Order: sequence, then structure tokens, then C-alpha cells
Amino acid sequence: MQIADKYSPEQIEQKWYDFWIKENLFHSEPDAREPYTIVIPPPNVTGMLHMGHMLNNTLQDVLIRRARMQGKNACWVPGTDHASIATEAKVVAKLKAEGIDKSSLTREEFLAHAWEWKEKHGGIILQQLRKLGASCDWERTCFTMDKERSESVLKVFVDLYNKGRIYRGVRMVNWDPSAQTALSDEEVIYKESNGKLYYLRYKIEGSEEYIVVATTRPETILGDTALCVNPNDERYKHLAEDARVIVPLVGRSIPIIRDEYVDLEFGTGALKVTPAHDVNDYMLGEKYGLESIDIFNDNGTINDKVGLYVGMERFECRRVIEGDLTEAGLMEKVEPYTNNVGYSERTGVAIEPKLSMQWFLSMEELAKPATKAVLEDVIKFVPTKYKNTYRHWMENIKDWCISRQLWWGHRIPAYYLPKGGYVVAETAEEALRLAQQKDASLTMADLRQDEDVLDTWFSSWLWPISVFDGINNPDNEEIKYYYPTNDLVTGPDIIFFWIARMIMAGYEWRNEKPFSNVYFTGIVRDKLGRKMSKQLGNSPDPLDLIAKYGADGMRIAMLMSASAGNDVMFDEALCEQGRNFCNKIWNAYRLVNMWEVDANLEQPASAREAIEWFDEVMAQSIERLNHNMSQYRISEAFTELYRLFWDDFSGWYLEMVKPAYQCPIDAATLARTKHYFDMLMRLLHPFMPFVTEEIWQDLKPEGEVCSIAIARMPEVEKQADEKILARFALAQEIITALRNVRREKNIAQKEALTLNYIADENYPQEYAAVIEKMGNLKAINTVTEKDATAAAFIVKTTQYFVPMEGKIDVEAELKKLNDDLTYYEGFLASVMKKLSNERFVSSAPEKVVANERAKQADAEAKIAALKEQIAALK
RNA sequence: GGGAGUUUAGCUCAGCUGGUUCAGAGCAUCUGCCUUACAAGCAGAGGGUCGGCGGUUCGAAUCCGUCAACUCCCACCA
Repeated sequence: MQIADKYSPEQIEQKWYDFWIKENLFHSEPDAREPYTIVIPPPNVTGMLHMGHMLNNTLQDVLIRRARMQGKNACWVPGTDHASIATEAKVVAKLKAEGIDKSSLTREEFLAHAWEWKEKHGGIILQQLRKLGASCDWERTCFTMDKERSESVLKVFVDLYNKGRIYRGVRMVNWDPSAQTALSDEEVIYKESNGKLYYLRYKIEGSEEYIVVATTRPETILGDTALCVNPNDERYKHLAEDARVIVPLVGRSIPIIRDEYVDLEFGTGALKVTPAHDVNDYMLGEKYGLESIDIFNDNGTINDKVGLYVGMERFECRRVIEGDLTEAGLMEKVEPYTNNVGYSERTGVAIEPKLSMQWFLSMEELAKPATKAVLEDVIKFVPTKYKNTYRHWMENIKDWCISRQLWWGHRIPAYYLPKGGYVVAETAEEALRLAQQKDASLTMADLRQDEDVLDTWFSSWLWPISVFDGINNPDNEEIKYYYPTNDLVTGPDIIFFWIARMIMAGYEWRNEKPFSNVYFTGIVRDKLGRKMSKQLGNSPDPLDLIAKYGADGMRIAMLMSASAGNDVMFDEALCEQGRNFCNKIWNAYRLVNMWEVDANLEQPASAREAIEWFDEVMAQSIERLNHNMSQYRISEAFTELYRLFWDDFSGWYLEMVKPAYQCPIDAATLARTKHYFDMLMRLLHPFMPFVTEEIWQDLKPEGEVCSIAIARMPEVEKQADEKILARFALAQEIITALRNVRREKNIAQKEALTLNYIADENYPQEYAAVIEKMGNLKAINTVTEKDATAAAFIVKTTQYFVPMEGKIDVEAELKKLNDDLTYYEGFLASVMKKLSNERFVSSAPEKVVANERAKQADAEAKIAALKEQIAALK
């Protein structure tokens, strides 16, 4: 195959993805190999790919591809989440745009629309992931609301109910008036908000006196059922024990209660108590047996309980009531005030604390083994700092409100009986059987299933188990083989929503962790450090970027700046850098590919030397790569390969073995070079799968497997020889010095030079051919005398001279030498200072002291050489 | 209010057990090169009081204390 002249990702990426699928390379079945499993954090079924997905899935793909090439049975399970609130909101909005109101539909009609929407938009995101190169086992694609997963959810619900962990009750919950459902505590986001503090006058009954109460929510006076002051408050000591006040505008008479809960310092020291609409007031209400007056409809408008402002939206009501209070002379003053207000994570509207009947899951017992597993590193968090966050939440865990007043989701399998009470069962038939145990006369028509559905996370917490059907069939081959999974890659924002709960579910139903490692990614921000958002318009469409720079370029952009747990400052320039790296590889291969081999040609010494060195470079690099990967330092692992390919391989090795223009190359060198290229492609493949496949297909050895995706990852064969690397580094320094001579003296690379040196043990004799070739030298000679007419330099302790014939500027050379001399004398002085410090010599480890002595010897030799050169010039 | 994290070059970040010429890399900038793989490139150069102060130590970017700035999480006093 002839490789194209130009690197163009669009011409290779789709081709190879199709090939991988055709060859079924990403499909996994249990076998004798060691499994390596990742379950994808399921994106919202109707969501679109954003930069966060790019980061997250690039990392997962690197891990899974690497494991696959290491000979493990790699299985990456993809899927989507039904995302009940988000999806239902989208469907409601879509219907509204068509003039259909959700409330005009039956549950069945609405669900038909929702499924239609899901079929149309669902899974687009999984198609998009293919563009990135994600090597998921698509045959295993799951959906949290498909048959097996739904059955798992119901089974688990029934199980927990039978264990007494699930209960139903009226509690103060977070109410989302837009979605008209309860939310869990985790779904509420608190933000500082600019509001006002209103000082209202509550007239004391039978007196002309007022008590002034400060509140941020004057509209809730409609639901006031008491006024509370601190019993120690001198300001209110004069009030009668049974004093009552009149709620402004409403005219209701309410009692004054006394409780130390009230902060003497805040406001006026008097608190209005609205048990139905404030968590703390609710507690006071319970304590003092106060009435709860719920003043809101489910959609956040005022209901008709009080008869005022009926039907008015809550914030509108606040504005109106402010005016009315002022007009009635019941408003003392209004001050600007900032406080924390909770907002719905999904719909963004302000949360209304509301009393309602909900289902709850008791968490305390579930949390115990899950907490232990993380604290004892049975499950490792990368980075470890999240252990603290996790621990704190787990140790203060609250019961989980799992019911949602939605239709899109898993309907709660509780069935109410006509005469009260209910039964819980996986199926209606089973429910009827249970019901008939209570009352044999009951028929199916008598049962009424709970209208609510379960929180989305109540299905995703089973994900690592349910994707292998381990809830329904706990002993099946797949769950036994793939579970526990290996690595989970996700963001810290869902540590409570998802990670913690998966761990709990793992121990509850498998008695085993769900995964061994959790790699936390950061948030993708723009280059100014702002979160990417639609509103700011700073969120690029990843598919546009892939179209522009290629998927490999995109992946590299993600990898370059992504260290675990740190936010990624995304800059399109990184994509460009990634694309450029692909181009570099491409062109390096074009070079190697165009070499003509001459079987009769002997291997030049320079090539032999280059190969000797590059073997060690590879060994060292692979070792570093493996070390970084084992620590999940994925960004650094990639950077190591980037450097290896660009600097060591392209910058040095290829230049050293490259035959002269239009000259052939010997067979041994070409074979070795292609071998290196092969190894490099394998090492790079998990990071940049497309371009490496394209090239590998062209150079792969006879009899190799059909794709680099299943080729074997190079392993560490030997410890890198540090001595060879160090000696070669001297040769590199000489070559660099020669380049500097050319540059300073303005001598073209074409013009051959002579290099003379005064022989000592630091001259890398064994790399003379490389020095000669890279420096374009016509001769390398040993000399015994310094040459004042030559350009001179020193590498380590060896003095080198490049004869210049009158091109030497003695003054400039002297200055340069003197600058060097000054530096080394200063350096020697600092070394001597250490060595002459007895406490250093006696307390520092021997190795460190020996090192200092070596530095001393080197510096002294260098200084002597410099002095000699200076003397010679003079 | 409680907790965690971050602070190193213009930018993004490494620096792992305190000790190698430890003050680094990439990008950006500047200089010189269109040298037959690559200008999406090559060869070079400049640039930092390691946030401030104090301490421990023979030795501190690294350990401790403290202050400051920023970020995040948790709690929710109307």
C-alpha cells in the first residue's frame, strides 16, 4: 500500500472505525483470559456530546485499548440513561410547542410520546462516540429502561422493601414547581442570591403594639401558624404567656411560642413560623403541635386555602404583597439581603420546601460496607483527595427520597388496596396474590398502582451489575466473569449521586465492590477558566473539532492537559498541536516508506551506533510509560510517548540512519527502523487509534493479526542501560555544539568540517560515526595541542577544536570562555562550601556526598580546560 | 459556619522518598533557516525571589506553622 502524501484524518478515520466494527474487535465474551472491564457512565439518552464526554471517553478508551493490547479480555459496556426529569422536561416542552398540554394526556399517551422521542433522539450520543474512536462493545449497549434493567430495578425495590429499608411517609421535601416533582437533597444546588429582607408588623392582639418580624419570603405569611421568640429575649419578656398576634393582611390570629432555636442576633429576634414551607419551621411545628397550612399549588402558584392572591405565581405574589403590606402600613422597612437559595439541578427554578408523601430509602446500613471499602482502599480513588469528601458524606448520610412525581421512569411497584394499605411486588400478578392474602375477594381491578416513578439514580446505581444482568440472574456466567469491573472514569460532581450509591449497591447485591479504581476527571473549562456553557457560547461542538482536526487530534488535546482531578483548560490550540503530532508521525512514516533497500549494502557504523542507542531509549521510555499508566498519570504517559516519537525517534534516530539523498539503505537498518516504527505505533495506539492503525496496516509484519487494536503491546524486555544513554548524551552534546559553531560562524550544513579533540575518557569514541554523520565532518582527529585559530568548545572535560582559518574573533571567544569560567568557578565554590561543611559530610548520605565530590572533580577538570584554552588564545 | 484543594516562566502544568547542574516540559514569544519526510517543519535563544513571612535541617519548590488569594465540596439563620 502506498501511503498518501498528505495526512488527512477525514480520509482514514471512518474507514478504520468501520473496519474495527466489521472485524468485531470490540466485542467481548467470557473466556479463559483475564477480564478487563469498564462500564460507561451512561449519558442522557437524548443528550448531545459535549467536551466533558470527550475527555471522559477518551480516557476510558485509552485504558480499554491498552488493556486489550495487553492481551486482556477487554470489555467496555456502553449505554444510556433514561434521565427521567431531563427527558420528561424535554418531551413536555416539545408537546407544549405542538400545543399539547401534558395534563390533557393520560399516562399511557404521554409515555407513547416519550418513547417516540427516545426512539428518534436516543442513542445519537452513542453514534457520536464512534466518531471519537470509542472501542465500546456495541452489542452490549444497554438502556436503564430496557427490559433487563427495568426488571432489575423492580426486583431491587421489592427486595429493599421486604428488608424493611424502604418506607413511605409525609416529609418535608425539595419540591421543583417546574417539573412538579420532589427531588433528592443532591439535586438541589444552593446559590447566593440577591434578595430583600422584609420587616413585617404583626399586631399584638388586644394591643396597639406591633412585633416586627424579618423575613425573606413575605408571601409565606399566608401559611404562618405561629410567631416565635427566644425565651431569653428581654425585648419580648413583657408579653403575656398566651399572647397572640395577627398575621398581616391575612388577619389570622396566631400564638406566640418561645424557643431557644431563635437567634437573638438575627433581625428583630422574632421569627414567623410557616411549618408547611420551611424545614426549620416544620420542626418547630412538630414540636409545638402547630397547624401546617400549605399555601402553594404543585406548580408554585398560590392555592385557595387562604383566599388571598389565589392563582398568583409565587414571585409575582411576593412583589404584590410587598406593595400591599406597605400600603396597609404593615411594612416597617425593606433591606437588601443576600442569602443562599436552593435551585433545581435540572430545571433551574427555585426549590420550594414542601410537605408531601414520598418514598424513602433508609441509607445507614447500606453505607457501612461502602464507606469501609473506600477508606481501606479496596476501592481506590484517583486522586485520593476525594476520599475525604466521600467519607464525610457517607458518615452523615440522609435517607434518600426515591419517588418522583413523573411518568418517564420506573413506576413504583406498590399497589394500593381499596380499603387502605398496599402491597409491593415485582408484577401486578404477584401483587394481586399478596393482596388476596389480605382479602381473598380482591381482583386486579381493585388494585391501584402508585402513580410515581423512581429517581433516575435508582436505576443507575445498579449499572455495573445490571449491564451483566446480575440482579435478575445472580449466578450467570457474565456477571461472574466481568464483575467486579476494573476502572470507572467519571467526574467528581456525581460522587454522591452515582459513585457512592453504586458502591452501596455492589455490596448489597453482590457482596463485592463494583470496581477497583475510580479515576476522577476534572471539568472542561475554556482557556479563561470559565465553565463551558451554552449561555456563554464558549462550548465548542466536539464534532466540529473532530471534523477540523481529526479524532486523534481531539483526543490528544484532551490528553495533553488532563491530569486526574484537575480541571482541563481547553484551548483549540491543543487540537492543533494534536493534529500536528499526527502529521509528524505521518511524515516520518513517509520518509521511512520511501527508502529503497539495497541488499548488498553493509550497515554503516552510524546506523549501528544509532540502533544500539535507540534500543536503550525504547526500553527506558516503555518503562516510564508503564510506570505512569500504573499511577493513572495518563497525561504524562502520553507526553512521554510524544517526546519519544518527536525528539528521540524523529529528531535523532531517523536523522542518524537516514541515507543520503536518493541513496539506498541497507536491509538491516531498514528492518530495525520498521520494527521501531511498529513498536511506536503500538505504544501510541491507545491514545491515537486512527493514524496508528493506518500506518501499522502498511508496515505490519507478515502473519500479524488483522488490526493494531488487537496487536500485542510492547513490554519491557530489559532494563535500559544507563551507561549507554549517558555516553550517547555526550555525542549529542558534541553535535549540538557543532551546530552552534556553524550558526555562529555562518557555515552551511553542506560544508564539511574537521573536528579535533584532546583525547580523554569523556570522548564518546563508540559514537564517532554518529558524530561524523550528524556534524557533517570530513575527519575527526585527536590532537595534543590547543588550536588558537579554531572554534573551541568543551563537552564535560573533553576539549574540541574546529579549525576555522581566520574566522575566529579572538575577543568574542575569550569573552565566551571567561563567562563559562566564571560560571564554573562559582559552581565549584558552592560545591566546595558544601563539602567543607563538616556537618554536611557527616550527616548526608554517602551517595549524596560522593555525588558532590564527583561534581567537584568535573568542575575542576572543566575549569582547567577552560583556563588552558584561554591561555592558548592569548 | 465546617472541610478539602490550588498558588512554580506570558499560558497550561510536571517536579513522586528533602540531596544529580533543581529551578523543568509543552505551548506562546524572539532569532536564523522554504536543508528533498514534515513551515502542521528544522536549528537556536530569552524568560521564574517556586504566593508572602517565619520555622525545622548540614541542605527546603519539597517538611511544619502562619498569613493572603483563588477554586471546589458540605451545612442552610428566618
